[in-house]
Amino acid sequence: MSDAETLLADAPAGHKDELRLWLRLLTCTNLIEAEIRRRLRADFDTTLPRFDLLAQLFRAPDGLTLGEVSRRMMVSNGNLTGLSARLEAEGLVERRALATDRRATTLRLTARGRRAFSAQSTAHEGWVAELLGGLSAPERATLFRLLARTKTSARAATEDTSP
Amino acid sequence: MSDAETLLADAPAGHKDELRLWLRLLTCTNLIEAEIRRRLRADFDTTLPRFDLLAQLFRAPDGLTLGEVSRRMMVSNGNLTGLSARLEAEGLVERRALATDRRATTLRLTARGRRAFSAQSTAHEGWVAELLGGLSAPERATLFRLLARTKTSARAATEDTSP
DNA sequence: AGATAATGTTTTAGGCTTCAAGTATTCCGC
DNA sequence: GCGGAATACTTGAAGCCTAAAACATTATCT
Repeated sequence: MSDAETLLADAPAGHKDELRLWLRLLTCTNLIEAEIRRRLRADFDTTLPRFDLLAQLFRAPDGLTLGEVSRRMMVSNGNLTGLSARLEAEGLVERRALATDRRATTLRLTARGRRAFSAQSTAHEGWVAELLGGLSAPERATLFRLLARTKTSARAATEDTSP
Repeated sequence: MSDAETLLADAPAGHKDELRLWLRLLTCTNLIEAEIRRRLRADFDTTLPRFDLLAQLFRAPDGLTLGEVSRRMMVSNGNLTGLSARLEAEGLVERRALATDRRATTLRLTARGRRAFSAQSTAHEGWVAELLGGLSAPERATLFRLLARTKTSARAATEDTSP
């Protein structure tokens, strides 16, 4: 969340180019994400993690186990324990023991949870369209493609040692 | 930090394009940021917020007030109270009362803080170059330019009501 | 000078996040 | 079917983060 360009003056070797690109990528994402968080709080009194969890469950009418959600959201198990407990307390999510495996718990949206997410999701999509509205369709297409290349590059560098 | 593509199936209206772009932007950034956090912890036993604060102070030999750092890092005041306290406890940062304004505190790197940041900064720059190494120089240039457009677009949508 | 406003920081309450350790249950090899 | 390994989740400690209230100091207005 740091201000971009800050590290540039200190860059020692010859990779300023990549550093500048990374800082701008970070700035863009943080800018948009902060605004989305702000609006989620202002308009729906909720948070991005809550919204993300509802999104996962919305697509799984039969529910998901905590572990499954944890993998899909790429967050730790312990994190989901608290998050789902809060959402259950708010009446948006229901926890039920899994009959076939008594270790596991399934999470499922309540009717109220479905209604809440539908409203939030519609607004969210509009916000994103608004925030990216300054780009033309061709610009968006090029950016999308280059980000795919970026993703591939980062994954390759990340999984170098662990296939 | 949620898995991308998840929200797409639920997208109600006609802005799937922008949503897809946003989710990919988010995925890319999170992927790279997570790897940087992982390496900061593994190689230097530190965190990104600590690193960011050191970076700010490295460029300001005369020190900065908490408020100044807070603005540059785009982070709340209260946050910096704790962060700077931890770094002071580790001996990397020094707090000193400001003579001309007894409300304010200036933060400054210690010699040890400067050494620590230098090492971290060099490594950090290498990591970023490695993670973005899959892109050619022209690709990086185009991406950089499109992200500038994205930043402008997002800022325009953010500051609509508050000039 | 005295009241009031503005500024700089800390505190408080709460949420998000991870890692590591602990508990419960299931699976697997024998 | 029994014992050990693997799996699913929870708990606990610690850090990061915010918003709002409290506190201290400085600036301003009259």
